[in-house]
Amino acid sequence: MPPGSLIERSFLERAPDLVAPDVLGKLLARRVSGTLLVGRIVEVEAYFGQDDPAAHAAAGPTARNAVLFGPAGHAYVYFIYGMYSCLNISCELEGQAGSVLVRALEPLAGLTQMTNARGLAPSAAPRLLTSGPGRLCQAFGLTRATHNGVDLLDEHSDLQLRDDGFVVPGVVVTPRIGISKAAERPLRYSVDGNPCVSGPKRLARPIT
DNA sequence: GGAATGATAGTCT
DNA sequence: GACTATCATTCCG
Repeated sequence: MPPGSLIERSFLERAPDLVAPDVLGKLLARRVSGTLLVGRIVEVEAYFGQDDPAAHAAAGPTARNAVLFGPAGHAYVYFIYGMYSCLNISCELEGQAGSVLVRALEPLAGLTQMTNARGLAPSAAPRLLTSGPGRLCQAFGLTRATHNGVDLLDEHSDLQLRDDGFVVPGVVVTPRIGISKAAERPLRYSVDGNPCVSGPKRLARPIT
């Protein structure tokens, strides 16, 4: 049984820039073959629908981004750069696009399983397991084929968003990472001082 | 320590 | 045919 309780759907039926800071400190939990994987969300980015040229939903609904236009609380998983997957949590009411990209987790349970999934040595530092959107998907075994469209707020889902009452010490807001359009908008939210947040060096990387 | 670069494939124009 | 909401490695200072 995963820790905490499932999050209310109404919590996510809001604008992504309001959901993003509130989802910091919440838990992502996955049951896989008897093993429980749990990580605390420590870094996210908000993406809107229209009016956000950096969002996948900016050009309207397509086969790939359909989940973003669906009801809140579902997983939008997409394949990127030929090697990695990224996980979003859909926000807003059905028909309205919007999501929160989960960029980093603090691993809490199932570290051995995550280490194996990442192909790392047993001695690897825990922060290497889930500090980055591609990394955390690899650690949790998330792919578009297996998890796109999964309801994160269903007790029967194998991937869930939960709340154990933890309150983050502080939130830092910075520009989003890895995008070329609207890169200046401060929509990246992270837990102040958490070592699992992807490093400040990447934040300073020039956008060309 | 920091910056540049290659790997690699799905999706849309 | 171009473009990614990335990561690990390689180079340079």
